Amino acid sequence: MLQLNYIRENKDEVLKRLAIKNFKDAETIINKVMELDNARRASQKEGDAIKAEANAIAKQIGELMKSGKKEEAEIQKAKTAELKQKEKQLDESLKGIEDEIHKLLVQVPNTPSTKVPAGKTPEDNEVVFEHGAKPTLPPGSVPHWELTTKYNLIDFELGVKLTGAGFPVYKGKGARLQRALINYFLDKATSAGYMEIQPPIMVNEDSGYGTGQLPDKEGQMYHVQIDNLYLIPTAEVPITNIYRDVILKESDLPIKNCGYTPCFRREAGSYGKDVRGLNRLHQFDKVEIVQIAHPDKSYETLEGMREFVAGILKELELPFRTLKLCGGDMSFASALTYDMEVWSAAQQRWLEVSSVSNFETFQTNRLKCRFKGADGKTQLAHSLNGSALALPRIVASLLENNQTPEGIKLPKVLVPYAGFEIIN
RNA sequence: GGAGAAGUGGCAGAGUGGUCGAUUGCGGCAGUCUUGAAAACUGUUGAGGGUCAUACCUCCGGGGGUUCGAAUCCCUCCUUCUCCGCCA
Repeated sequence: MLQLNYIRENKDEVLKRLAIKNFKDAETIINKVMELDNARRASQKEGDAIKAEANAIAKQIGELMKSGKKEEAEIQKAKTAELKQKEKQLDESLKGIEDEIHKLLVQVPNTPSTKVPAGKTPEDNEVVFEHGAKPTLPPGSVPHWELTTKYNLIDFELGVKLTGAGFPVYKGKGARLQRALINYFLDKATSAGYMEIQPPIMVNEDSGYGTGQLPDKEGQMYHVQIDNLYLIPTAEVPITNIYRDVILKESDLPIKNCGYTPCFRREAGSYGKDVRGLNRLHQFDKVEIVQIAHPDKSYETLEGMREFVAGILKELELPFRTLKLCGGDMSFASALTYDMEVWSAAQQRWLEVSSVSNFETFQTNRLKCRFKGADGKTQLAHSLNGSALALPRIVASLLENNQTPEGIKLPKVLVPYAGFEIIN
């Protein structure tokens, strides 16, 4: 959520930036917000004045009662009836205005950073880095959903029986590979200074709200209605919410956390080849990295996170590229996002395996995650996160890219974790 | 799940209807002293709104109510603790 004061003071700049995100109703909404904000402040002033008067009278009554002047106290009491009524009215109208502002404000996406390229569709994303050669597969090579069956690694049909589509069952070396990847990713992150967190995988409404899944994206999460809890779509939600309503010390920054969790996504409305095999699932595993950074350092931090993820992909010997997302393809909350895509050799397409973003103060404003600076003032910190990494598409490309007539060869770095070199 | 008790500032802990945004201690910060540190002493130290700046307003687990006035009384929800039950 954008900061009201920031919008008020930088309205033109905000509108200009929102245009890069192709946010259509920006001007209408922002103007309305500013109008309401003026009303809010006027209403607040008026209400405060009445409350001040009522407080003063109450104080007088107290003094009169103490000195035994009951009759005078009664006279004063009579005066408060009208004030009380007005006070109630103004409180209600103020609350109404604030709710309305809030309702509008949550519809406004984050302003993109100045580094974000203009553009509307994924084709307008900027390739900033590319690494590794696309392998030429031996004849007879097949996509991962055939390999998983051939080597009995993942049973999609069994998942349907147990739960439904998009809930695969990993078996044997397939299961072991999951465990290997999770441990490998966590080891990489912890040795890069991220503290490992094992959070709950269900969160309450406040947390869903804090990271922006609620109120608008409610339908994308599984909701346990009897207890009003949500299954997390990513570890970002519980981990970032650790810092909700927290005032940090400047010396605490940057905070670096990582965590492995299963992730649950309803993904209503997707179809076709995009969802085949491991390409898109309702439940999948992911290691997430989260940082809370000083506003002056957050873009440095973002680059560091991008490098970190790239380092993992290099070790996994997967061809990948890094995209800087254009305004139109960025997520609602992000100020700058890099997507990392690995080459899926059998599908002949790029698969997104990581998304690394700086949210600046967009999340922390909602979260009220602040720090006390050297000047003693509290200000909002910046929040960032990235996948490091999501497993399914990594598995898909590992299987596809490394298939040989003898079997699927694991990259060296995974062998100690998996306990085997080849799947055959 | 049943019965009881409790939730106050970073922490501990007073406050049970009036000038309390809150005594005090610890911690933090600044200063004095010291070559430096520690100790001791002095001062300072919650958040949000509002204002050019003051003033002023709101917040004592969340929400609602009673009252001229609520940290204090009532209702409700949440959380924690104790006992019982169940249990990986």
